[in-house]
Amino acid sequence: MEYQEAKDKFINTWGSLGTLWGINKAMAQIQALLFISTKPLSMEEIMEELQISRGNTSMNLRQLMDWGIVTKELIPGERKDFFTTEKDVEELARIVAKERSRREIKPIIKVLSDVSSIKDDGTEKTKELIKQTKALKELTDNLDLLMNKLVDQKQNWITKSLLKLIK
Amino acid sequence: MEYQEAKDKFINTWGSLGTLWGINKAMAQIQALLFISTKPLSMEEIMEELQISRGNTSMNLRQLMDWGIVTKELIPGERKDFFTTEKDVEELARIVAKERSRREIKPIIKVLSDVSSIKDDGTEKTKELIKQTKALKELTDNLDLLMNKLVDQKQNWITKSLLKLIK
DNA sequence: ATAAACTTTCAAAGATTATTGAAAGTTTAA
DNA sequence: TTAAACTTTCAATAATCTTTGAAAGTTTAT
Repeated sequence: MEYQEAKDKFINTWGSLGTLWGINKAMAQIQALLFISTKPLSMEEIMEELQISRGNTSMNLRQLMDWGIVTKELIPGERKDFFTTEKDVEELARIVAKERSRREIKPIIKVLSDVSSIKDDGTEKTKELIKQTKALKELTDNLDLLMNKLVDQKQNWITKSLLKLIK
Repeated sequence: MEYQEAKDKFINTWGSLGTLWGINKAMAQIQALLFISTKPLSMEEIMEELQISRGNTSMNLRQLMDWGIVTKELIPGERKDFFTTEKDVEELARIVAKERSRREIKPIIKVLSDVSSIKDDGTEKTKELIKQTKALKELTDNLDLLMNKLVDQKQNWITKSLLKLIK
């Protein structure tokens, strides 16, 4: 496999993976492109490489910046904006984990907490709803806590965590 | 909040959560409904409760069964099929984790492995592609391993894992 | 202050994904 | 074997999500 083929395969796979996880294709592909680029890229270059429109590129770069995954780079003497992504995979994983926790997991915990604390009217179905949503709340709470503990170990968090679990 | 409102809120939230994670709404809602039901439900009852068509219900029940989350229950004397979902949240989480690993993570690792092992032609861009995809492969490999180790601890795996990590 | 260079916005169009419903298929009881 | 009860399939339709591109907005150099 040659460079161009490998690059395309990586960008496309990353794009489909994104789709599978509820992240749109263009957004995932832009991130993939920046991730393997040796230098910051301009909007023009991203559009050209991925064959996507200016509007699409602009919107998705904004989203990536909102996630804290992509940053604007100011290049001296250049008029246009240049973009880079976090290059360290562990740091990238940490950002994604923290953001998903904040945006998606926390709100779910809130709903589960509300639903599981309704008044017990003594009927079987109410008891079941309370019991099951309470169990789900506890599971979600603990998984969220676990995930945050994992990524808070900072350097080499994955290796460290694996070692602790093997014992 | 009364029973009906809490139930609807739970089913709807679960549905939107599913959408956000690339799982279709009906599928997530059927699972949610079964999860808080006190008894196995027939297709008729599911259609009625969620206001969805027969075809939709059938297809999504099939998918849930493929995932190993829902099972057919044969009720003596009844002609139709009845359905239940795994009621234990830890077991449910274990099934989901294992299936996602097998269906989604493993194939990604394969692509990353292929892309990262292309011939190094000495150019900077090739070196970067190899370096970054290799790092990503290692991260993904380790996260997958970590996740599998977590869920393989069987009983009370979350609590156990938390304890190990606190030390 | 002007205009060129560049970015953002957003309504319309396009693409993708989910849903319906009726026909075909299957199972069971008699 | 028949037919009623039930489930699955799938082409058509509907709903949703993504992308485009041109106009509006912003920034910077002169």
